[in-house]
Amino acid sequence: MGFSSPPDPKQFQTFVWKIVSKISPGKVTTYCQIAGMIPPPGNLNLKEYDAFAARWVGMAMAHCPDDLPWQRVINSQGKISARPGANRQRELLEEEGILFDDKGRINLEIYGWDGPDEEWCAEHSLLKSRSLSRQRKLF
DNA sequence: CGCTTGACCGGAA
DNA sequence: ATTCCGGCCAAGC
Repeated sequence: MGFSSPPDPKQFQTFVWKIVSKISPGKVTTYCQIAGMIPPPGNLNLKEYDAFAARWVGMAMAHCPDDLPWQRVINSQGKISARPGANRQRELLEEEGILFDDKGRINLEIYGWDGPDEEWCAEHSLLKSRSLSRQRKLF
């Protein structure tokens, strides 16, 4: 049961980067949360989309321009994902005043980003927020 | 072309 | 609490 027609990677990447550019200083968001703001392509149902969208966000972040606050994207466990430059990512977040617990986790209740305002979302054809059907319950 | 690897997630064990 | 595993995509080599 694959995807009869995967989303246009370029368009998806553009959505991801646009959202990342709006993340507030001192806050973080997750791959999941970003995926939930992007409307699933019409040929995919929600379940199909949710199963892979977070990974697509990760792939888009691999090519993220340096002038965006890429360090503010972490995984759904509240941790920095294994990736080249992970140490630098933690440094940047600590410089923004974000605290990590002894297991390297960020408390999303405190530092989680609320997303862009609704007006901006509407202008850019994005959803304010949607919990993925596979979203993990945190804390 | 065919393989291999991967900035993920959630459920099962 | 932790580790393991299926998902079966997309990019890179």
